[in-house]
Amino acid sequence: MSDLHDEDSKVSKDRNSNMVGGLIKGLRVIETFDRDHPRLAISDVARETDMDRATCRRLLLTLVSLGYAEHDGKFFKLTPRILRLGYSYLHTASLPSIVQPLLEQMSRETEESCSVSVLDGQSIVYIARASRQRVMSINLNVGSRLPAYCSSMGRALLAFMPPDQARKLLEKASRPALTAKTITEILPLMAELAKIKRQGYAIIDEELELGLRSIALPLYDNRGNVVAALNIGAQAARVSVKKMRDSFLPHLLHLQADLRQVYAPD
Amino acid sequence: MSDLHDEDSKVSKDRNSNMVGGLIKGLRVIETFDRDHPRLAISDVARETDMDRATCRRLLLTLVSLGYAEHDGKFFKLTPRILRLGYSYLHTASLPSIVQPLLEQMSRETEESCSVSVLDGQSIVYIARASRQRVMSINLNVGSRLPAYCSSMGRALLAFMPPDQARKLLEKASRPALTAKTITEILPLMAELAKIKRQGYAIIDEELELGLRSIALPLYDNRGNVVAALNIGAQAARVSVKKMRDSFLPHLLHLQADLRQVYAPD
DNA sequence: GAAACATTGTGCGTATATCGCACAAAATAT
DNA sequence: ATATTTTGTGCGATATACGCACAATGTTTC
Repeated sequence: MSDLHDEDSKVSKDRNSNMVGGLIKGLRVIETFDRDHPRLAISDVARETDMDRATCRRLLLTLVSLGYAEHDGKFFKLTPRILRLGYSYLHTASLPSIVQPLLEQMSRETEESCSVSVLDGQSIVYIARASRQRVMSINLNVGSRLPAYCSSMGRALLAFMPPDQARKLLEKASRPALTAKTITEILPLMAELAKIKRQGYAIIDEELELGLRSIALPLYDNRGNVVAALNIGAQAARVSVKKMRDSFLPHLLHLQADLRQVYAPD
Repeated sequence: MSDLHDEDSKVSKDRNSNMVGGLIKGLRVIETFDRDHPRLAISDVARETDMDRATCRRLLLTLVSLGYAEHDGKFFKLTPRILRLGYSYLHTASLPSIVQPLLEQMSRETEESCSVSVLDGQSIVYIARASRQRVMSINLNVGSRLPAYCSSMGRALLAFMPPDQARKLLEKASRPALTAKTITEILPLMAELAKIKRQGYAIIDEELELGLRSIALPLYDNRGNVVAALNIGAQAARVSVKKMRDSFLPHLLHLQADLRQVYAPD
């Protein structure tokens, strides 16, 4: 049930012989572990990945031997060491460590949760976050993913890319109506993106989850490229759309301007 | 310069033929990217990993083809998609999502940064964190690592395992004196662990970084196993050791007791 | 408790995919 | 312009990963 909105998973294509099959399969095994499958037996993995049991066994034993997984005789589960892999990205990307403290400051000032995310396929991925209290049913954190088409940061990122490219991404994604307010059709979405680009920010009003509003805008590097999105989320009962615009938007704009000066990727 | 304190990296051992070499090498390539090496050319990777250039090239191209890395013709860098790998752990482990909101509440009450971590080798790994403002020179976040021997959570975790096991870990780790106060010798460390076990909590007073104090204790599941450590960190100038004991410890004990009731792993 | 079923560990022959060298081409440095 | 490093690629040899099949163990069902 992981709505990750994958792109075309061309796995056995690209037979340029420049692919290492063992790595492809191993990574697939790692991703087989998710919230709904925390502990997996060999045959579970074989079923999920559609690979031979012997192959899966070898891959799993390899992970165990390297310390990325553990095995209690029956089930396999990942160990915290696997965080090294994901965290290599956060360490190599300079943006997360630059924005994290700024995010925490903004979160203190506004008393709401603030986040930064980037696009990966049709999903946004949180790369920094300063949270106040849970306003959503799910618990968001660095590494969490949300669909781009109905999240404020996703909208902001889509709005500031070439429209045909955004349209392609939207068309590829499955776009369930998560609430009654969710915009799901391509044309209204494209119109909304145009509006966002015009006004410079995106507001999501209970489209992602009932009771949740958020406002987002793009972040630029010092060369003018959009590199991420920044947002503030709050409970709809407590914060009106007007307040988001009047009170939160200035904070966002301020941080946006600050970052534009200092951030030079790579 | 990544002080990760690895254990014996038996890579080419375990020739039980139940290992998949391609996966081993691929993961090694991923971990080659770190803060000091955000962008790597093929021959850089070959040099770092001590593998053939052709092999590294195949592995890197595999990662690119799967979307985990990108290539600008010269350099390779990881993409946010790689976060999927690491964060599969956070999603599969139930503890992080349970403690995160509790942590944020405790952080609001104490107005200090609160964290939960687990042991991985001779390092602790942050699996949940609610931060207030930067008190340390480095920016800590979920996935960050610190040496166990001189961090409060590391001490707490070591203290509540069998002493000979803790001793082995300590002996294996390199234990630089990060400040003048750092305890580095085995015997004093073991004595400190015994004291921590007796009193139920660990206090680190500027052993990890000048100006930083922290207090930690172990977290149990409902079967009585130590599953993680919980801490509060603060600036030494602002918070005395006495205040940590008198004012912070009750909060920690309270959360420890709460969690003991509810947490049943797997 | 026995029988039916599912899962695991392992051995093995085969085919293929991975390896690492070596050479040519390109890029970078001197 | 020359020297040096880096990259792309072909290729042949080897070993490696594969997937079947069988035995052993574990789990459900009646």
